[in-house]
Amino acid sequence: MEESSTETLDRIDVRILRALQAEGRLTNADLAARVNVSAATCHRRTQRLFEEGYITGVRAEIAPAAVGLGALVMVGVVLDRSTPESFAAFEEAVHKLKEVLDCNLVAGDFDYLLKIRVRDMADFNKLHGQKLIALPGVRQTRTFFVMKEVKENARLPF
Amino acid sequence: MEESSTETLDRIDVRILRALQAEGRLTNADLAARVNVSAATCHRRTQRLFEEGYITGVRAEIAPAAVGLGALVMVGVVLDRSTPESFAAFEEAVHKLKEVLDCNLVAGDFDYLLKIRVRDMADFNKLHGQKLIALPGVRQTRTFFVMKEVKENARLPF
DNA sequence: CAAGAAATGGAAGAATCTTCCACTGAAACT
DNA sequence: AGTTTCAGTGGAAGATTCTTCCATTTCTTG
Repeated sequence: MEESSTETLDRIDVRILRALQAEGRLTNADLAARVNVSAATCHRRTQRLFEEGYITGVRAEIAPAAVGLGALVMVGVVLDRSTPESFAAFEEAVHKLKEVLDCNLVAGDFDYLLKIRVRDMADFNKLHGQKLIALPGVRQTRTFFVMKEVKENARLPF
Repeated sequence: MEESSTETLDRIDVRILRALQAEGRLTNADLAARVNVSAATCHRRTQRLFEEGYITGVRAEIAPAAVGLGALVMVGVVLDRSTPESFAAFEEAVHKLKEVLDCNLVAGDFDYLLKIRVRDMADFNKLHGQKLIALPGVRQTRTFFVMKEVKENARLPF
């Protein structure tokens, strides 16, 4: 009574997930060898993991600085009112802001916590002044400039 | 005087990066077609992007809930002292905590902001009581439970 | 304008994918 | 127990893709 939602994943599925989380471009043949299954079985298993949504996608990670996105900023946001409509409007607007990489509704001193990538501080100031504080229902924001990325997007611990 | 660090990436490189960021398992043949280049050229370009560090890796994204990690928590941390040694010790310890997915040194009310994934609140309480407040130099923590993931790990806007 | 350097696309053998099929082993039922 | 069903497995093989070589084109530089 503790495997909660891992029930339909056996040992082999978990190995496949771990391997692909670390190396998404692994060849099916290589993956099969690591997981100790025939290529055919591995192919079927992997396909199922994709189709049933255990793997939501495979993405290349781009070095942010290489594409002119050297600055990372976290922003706490407090809304004016706490009505369902306020939240919905805010979230919809946030979805359209491509600089916002993460957005989470939280319990605590803020309503939302945002993770934002821009070129530099000047760029952030512009974004803040022209877009962030203009988002629907925003009462107040608190900015946390990231001075050092200690750990970034680590692998899931399963 | 504004392309900063994108100088060595031409239009084609950028298209490759965009395509692979969205679909990391794209076949070289498909990628070549999308980018409008021969397979050979596409292969060479892509290889260079990996070798020179523009692409830092390709990873499958696993649905957290599917592997028993349904709870997301953000934690602000304040350290006792602000000496280089304190920071180094804290960062080293954080690297060993697999539940910590992100860790950033920030300017503002906190010293660090952590992003943590666990099974549920009970699990977090255990982690908090046994590991987080025991990290070297921690004076205070502030917890933000995530009630809704509005946007998660969006693609880089370049 | 010529010479060298850098990048390109075609071609082809090697490797991989993807599907089909016969087989195994574990339920489920009589 | 006997046997029927069925989900899951690995081998095999045609289709596809990778990866490298090389001749050609394009861009630089003097």
